[in-house]
Amino acid sequence: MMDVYERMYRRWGPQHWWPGRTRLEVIVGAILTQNTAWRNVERAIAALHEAGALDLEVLRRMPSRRLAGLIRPAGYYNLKARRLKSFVEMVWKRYDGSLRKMFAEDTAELRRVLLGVNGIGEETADSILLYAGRRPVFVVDAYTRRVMARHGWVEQGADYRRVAERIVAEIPRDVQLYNEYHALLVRLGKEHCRRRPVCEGCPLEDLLPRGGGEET
DNA sequence: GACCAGGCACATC
DNA sequence: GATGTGCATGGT
Repeated sequence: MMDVYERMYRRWGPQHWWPGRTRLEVIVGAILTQNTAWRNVERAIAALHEAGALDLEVLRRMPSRRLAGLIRPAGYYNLKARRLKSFVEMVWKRYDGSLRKMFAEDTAELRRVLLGVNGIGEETADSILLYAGRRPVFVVDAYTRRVMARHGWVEQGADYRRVAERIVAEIPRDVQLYNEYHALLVRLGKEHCRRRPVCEGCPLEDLLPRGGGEET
């Protein structure tokens, strides 16, 4: 899998993912970007920033209705307002309102806790662990799954854990590498591996389907 | 207009 | 355990 990474990196270079100013901003972004274009998330985060709401205490006190209004551009705003609230409440109750305490937690235990928050699933939990917590946890998303399955590197319909394990088994356990690799896979997905693949010019073009790949 | 985007919870079988 | 559905905005 390192050859795949190197091809993408040579083509596109660093993706500078999650330029969040603070850990909280990264976490908020991870929740807001669920099934949503990042451009829209940026607008929502700008609105939160403008309102001085990128703060646990402020978020906790803010009425859901108002929070939903601020994050409106990110879509599913009522749902996501609830999810942000759920996360903040968890930090309040379990970690005394302190992200520093939360991130002092053991990685496996923190993952378990995050998954217990309504609205945080595997990808969001792992994004928080990797991009906000700088833990060596590989993030799998829809693009990653598609790329892996289409090239026959995992079986069709492989679940989250299986895809993640397949990748980390073959690359160095390194936070910066995990960060960049995930971002590059998303870039690859956007440009070449949509439902209708655009294989021309793909950096992986010459190691394409040797059978077992998805029918197109 | 259709289709898509850095998912997730919940209902139903 | 697999599959279907609601959630919503903004870009192409």
